[in-house]
Amino acid sequence: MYRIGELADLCEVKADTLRFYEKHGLLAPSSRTDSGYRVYTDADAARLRFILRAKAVGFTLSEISELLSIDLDKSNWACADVKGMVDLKLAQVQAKIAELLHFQTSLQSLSDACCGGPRSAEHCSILEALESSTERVRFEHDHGQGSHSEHVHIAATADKSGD
Amino acid sequence: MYRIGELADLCEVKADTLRFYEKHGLLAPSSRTDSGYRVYTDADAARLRFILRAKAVGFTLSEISELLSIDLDKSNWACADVKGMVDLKLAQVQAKIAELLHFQTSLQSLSDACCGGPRSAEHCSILEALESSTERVRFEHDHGQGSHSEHVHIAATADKSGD
DNA sequence: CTTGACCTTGGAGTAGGCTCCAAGGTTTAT
DNA sequence: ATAAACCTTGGAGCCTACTCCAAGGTCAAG
Repeated sequence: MYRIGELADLCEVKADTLRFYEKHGLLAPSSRTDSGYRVYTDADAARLRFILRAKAVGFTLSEISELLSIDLDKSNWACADVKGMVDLKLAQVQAKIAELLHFQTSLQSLSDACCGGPRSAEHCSILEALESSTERVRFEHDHGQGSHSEHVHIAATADKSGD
Repeated sequence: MYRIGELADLCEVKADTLRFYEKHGLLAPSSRTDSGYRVYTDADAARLRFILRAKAVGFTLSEISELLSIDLDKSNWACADVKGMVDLKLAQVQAKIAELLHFQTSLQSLSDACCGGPRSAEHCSILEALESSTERVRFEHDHGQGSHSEHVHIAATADKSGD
């Protein structure tokens, strides 16, 4: 039996977070003391750990809600249902990774194209690229032999494929 | 000269978005008609494109705000400043990618461990992993070689370093 | 002169996940 | 007995980037 602060410490979350989870139907204490203090059991603690593990693999709280209710009613669900949720989340995560890799590539190009020196940014190739990515990036400090085609292209397409 | 809807169409955003940018100091129309309609010039359109390109590499609107003010006052900034912003963003993006790769790995393990069949989820290895993949998973990264097929470890990275 | 497409404003709502606050009640240690 | 440390509640605030709404004004075509 734990009071809210004890369970919070145990699982390294804040008491506020447990109240928040309760408000959102994820985790309610099994009982209360006469004075109204929340009392959590080991089963409650196990449920909290379920929540935290699901968070640790990327599920949102509402998805975790769903997982919890499946978990409490396993016999009415198939493995396929559960795996479906995991695979869907996996696809979402991969889509997000792809987007960020795109960012990474563009940012790396910008960074590489910039001298990074202490001189005025008046000819900064990063700013020039942002001003008009189709325009050539000029290098005032260009000593580059064979430094060909220093264009930084920014794929400026807001490609928000369906959510 | 464009009215708000024209500029919006031109740049594939919504008129609401342009009003939102205005409210937040990113892009104001150069003038208004007598009746109060916003009138955007080509320079305004260029500024909008700057914003969209910066968004396309992952900058937030407040960072874009900063970039825009640097862009208008280039001589008082150094390349190093601009590059610093890019490199910081790059680091943030990479940190996020790392987190998502963790998610991906865990989700893939979960998915692989599950039969995905139509039978009851009563022995679903995904649910079992979430219920108790851990009496020892806490903040432990996957440095094992023993990737046994039946036990799925969830690397619980509550690893919110440096925000 | 009416219709319809466009524009104006302020403000509310969405998602996601907390985090903090005030004003008070309870428990525990000294 | 009293102070410290805990607990209660409801509700506000934060962050990001929009998105939508209502009630009304403007403009071009027929």
